[in-house]
Amino acid sequence: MKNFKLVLLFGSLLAVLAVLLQFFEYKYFIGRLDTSVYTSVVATVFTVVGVWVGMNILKSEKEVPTPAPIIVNNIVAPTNEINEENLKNLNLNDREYEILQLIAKGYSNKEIAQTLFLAIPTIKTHTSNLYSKLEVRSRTQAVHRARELEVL
Amino acid sequence: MKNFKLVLLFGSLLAVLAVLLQFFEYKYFIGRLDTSVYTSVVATVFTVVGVWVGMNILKSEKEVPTPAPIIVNNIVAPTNEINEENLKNLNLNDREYEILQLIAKGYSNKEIAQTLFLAIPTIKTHTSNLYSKLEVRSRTQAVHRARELEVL
DNA sequence: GTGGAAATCATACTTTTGGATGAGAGGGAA
DNA sequence: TTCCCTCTCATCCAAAAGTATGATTTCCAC
Repeated sequence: MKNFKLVLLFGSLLAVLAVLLQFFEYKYFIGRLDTSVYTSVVATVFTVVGVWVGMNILKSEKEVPTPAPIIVNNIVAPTNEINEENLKNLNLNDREYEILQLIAKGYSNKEIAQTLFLAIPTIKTHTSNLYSKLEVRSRTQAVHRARELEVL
Repeated sequence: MKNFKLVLLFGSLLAVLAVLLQFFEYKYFIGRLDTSVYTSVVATVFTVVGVWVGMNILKSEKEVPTPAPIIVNNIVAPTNEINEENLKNLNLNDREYEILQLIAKGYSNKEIAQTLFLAIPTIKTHTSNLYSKLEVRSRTQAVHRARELEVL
């Protein structure tokens, strides 16, 4: 249940907002604020929240789209196509593969942790396991090996 | 999209709760229903809009660095070609480029030093300068950047 | 020959990685 | 329910990487 926290986070946030909503409404009826101002505030706040939620939804589960191989005149272009068989044989779990991709993009452990909403020790555990499976001892080696195996 | 449903479910639940809350309040403040419902609708709509916007922001962000495949005579050229112009603009000297290649192969500083018959501090100096020119701060970032620029 | 640029190496320091090990929480199967 | 597996997080330690600064050598141009 890796998303449990995420969902909980969203939920808490929404709950807080609901309370805020009530509060603002209260102020509205006491202080007689301008309706348009009130509406604007609500709309803005919820838009911002929505943007944040939307980005996090996508970020948390963007599975890597396997690019379709480009074939022209029966010639398959080497478009960094993923070798599914090698990838399968590596037996990487979702987290490991996810982290591998971030490593390949030059992310530090700290950045990976922030991106995936995980603690740094967790990242280290995953990277260690990843290195075992790839039979390497460092992130640059991991990237190199992954490219050799055409899984990136 | 397995989490999407979850989040959606949770969101819906909260929305329902919010509505119930509004209704409950209505019992005690007749005439307030109009604004309450209105507010809920506004909040919901703008949250949805926000989510949509957020997801689209990320989606558009993702499709940046896809280099256009080179097509000559209807044959897609292998994209592993080195972009000589970029390489030239980087202004790397021989050592730096040499070291960049070794880094990309997963070599440690020690291994690079042994390979090139240099001292480790020398390697560090070169890598530092290399990072400056590539505008990065680590070897994995350097490799990533170099691939972006097609100089590897 | 002198100035200056480039390459080499050093020293000292901080940050990041990697390795080893254990523990706790949650989900799924018997 | 209980057991097991996966994912998560923690701590401690060692190694590697990165930063900053300066010294030296070489070599080329003036």
